[in-house]
Amino acid sequence: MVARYELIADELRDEILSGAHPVGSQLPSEAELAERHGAARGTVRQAIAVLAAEGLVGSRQGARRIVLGRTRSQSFAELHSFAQWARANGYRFGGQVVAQRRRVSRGGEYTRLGSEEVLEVLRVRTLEGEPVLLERTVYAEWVAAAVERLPAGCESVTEALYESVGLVFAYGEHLIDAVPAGAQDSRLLGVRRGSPLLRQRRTTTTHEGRPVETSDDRYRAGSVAFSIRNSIGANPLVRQAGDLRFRAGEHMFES
Amino acid sequence: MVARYELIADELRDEILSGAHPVGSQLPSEAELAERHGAARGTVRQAIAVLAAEGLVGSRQGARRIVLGRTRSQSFAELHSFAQWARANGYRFGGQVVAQRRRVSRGGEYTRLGSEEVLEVLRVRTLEGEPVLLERTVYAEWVAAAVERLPAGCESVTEALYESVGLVFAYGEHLIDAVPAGAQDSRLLGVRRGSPLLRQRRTTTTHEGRPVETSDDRYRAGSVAFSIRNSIGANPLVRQAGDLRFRAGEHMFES
DNA sequence: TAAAGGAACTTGTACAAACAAGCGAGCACC
DNA sequence: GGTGCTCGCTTGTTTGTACAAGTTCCTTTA
Repeated sequence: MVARYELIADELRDEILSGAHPVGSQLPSEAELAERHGAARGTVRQAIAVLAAEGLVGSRQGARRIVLGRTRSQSFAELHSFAQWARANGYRFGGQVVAQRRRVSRGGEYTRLGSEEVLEVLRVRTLEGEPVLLERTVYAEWVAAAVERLPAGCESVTEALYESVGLVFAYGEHLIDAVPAGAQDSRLLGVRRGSPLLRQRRTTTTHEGRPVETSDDRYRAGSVAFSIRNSIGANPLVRQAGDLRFRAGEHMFES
Repeated sequence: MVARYELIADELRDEILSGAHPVGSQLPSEAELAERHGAARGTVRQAIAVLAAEGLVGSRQGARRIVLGRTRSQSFAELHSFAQWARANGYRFGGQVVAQRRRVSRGGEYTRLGSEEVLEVLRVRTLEGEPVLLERTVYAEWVAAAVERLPAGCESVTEALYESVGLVFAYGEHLIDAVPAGAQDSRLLGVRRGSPLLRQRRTTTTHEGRPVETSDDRYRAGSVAFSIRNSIGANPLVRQAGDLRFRAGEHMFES
């Protein structure tokens, strides 16, 4: 059963994306939309809230809503899953586990994951045949067994874990910065030592807030960029000073 | 006049941040909160929606809401304004215009800003006395005059433009990646050539969708990181391949 | 003992109504 | 001509009600 406001949101989004409501133009008023769809004003407002969260429309009290753009920002699933993102954009991609071992948690891992024993996995991801991403992931003990059962060349860890144990990654926290490539980075990604890498450190939890994994992902410069669309009122982004949360130079596999 | 749901949201947020509702614990039900605050359930739902957008709480239909975290993601204003972010976090900061000139727009600038003539400004921002950020900003013609009137050492451009011409930066689009420092970058930021910089390219518009500026900001590695919190359903982030929108190597002031 | 069923609770969706607050255009006045 | 004002429109906030859908836990049943 799809909610009514979602249907209305879909229809409005299509109209915007198709150009029926050009960028900069005014959207019909809530009352007009409500009448057209035979719905209450509150329902229409809910539909429009969806589009506003996507950054498609903006509004000010008293004035008609305005179309802001036609490029829709995508879902959290795509942010989290390299495979889903690559597939959605039609890229050839792959992945390979380079190293995998269990060990006791150290540093801030116990605080973040809540388990004494953890599973650490080192994966290289390729895009169009080129290695572009190095993932250093640490899994909490309760998912370790499921991760170990995955094949080394598993394309999408996110999807595989959903299918095998019904695990859904629901919430995430991300820190994005730039770092010079270390010895292992340069070897596995095929770049010079010290060349720039885009680093994304994340901690993911389930719906219930149960920590699943914490990861240090490094992208080759130029291969990918993070894109953010936001507006006043709907904005999950903040700049943070230096390394408040992760210790500088704390590498997971170096030793 | 502050809306009621905002007051309730503030109170709930305080309770979470103060530890009255620890991470992982259940929030009171909507009905309970409604009764406690003497408000309708819909109003309480609005308040909770604010916290959900901030990533503080998560919810599933049928089950009680759960506290996900205690670090609140900040406002868009802070993402946009270096000064506001630095001040809110108690850092000493400064800024200095290095170069400023009018020229005709080139490359994708005309498409993004919609004006033939533009004003380009090169600013260095310091944090705790150290240069950490190099801003290469291009303003649309209609704000150029107001920007030129600002003092060279203006601390907060965002605030100054609001006070002088009532300009409010409302919406933004951001691309974040890593690049090696060029000759000018290394000279002004005091780093070695080729060392990693965190680059944020953005285009900002007003409420009405009118483009104000497009900018290429480069942060010294280790000085700042971007932090993102998100949950399924409320997520403005997407990965993008290479340089789909901005041409690689298109520097504004090199020459 | 384990599975099935159901009842109470909780969140999600939808509708209707009313007032507040801000915007924009047209009008009257100076 | 331009200034200020009013009026209608539009979005923002709040309340109340009703039902749908999912969760949790206890009870019943095989």
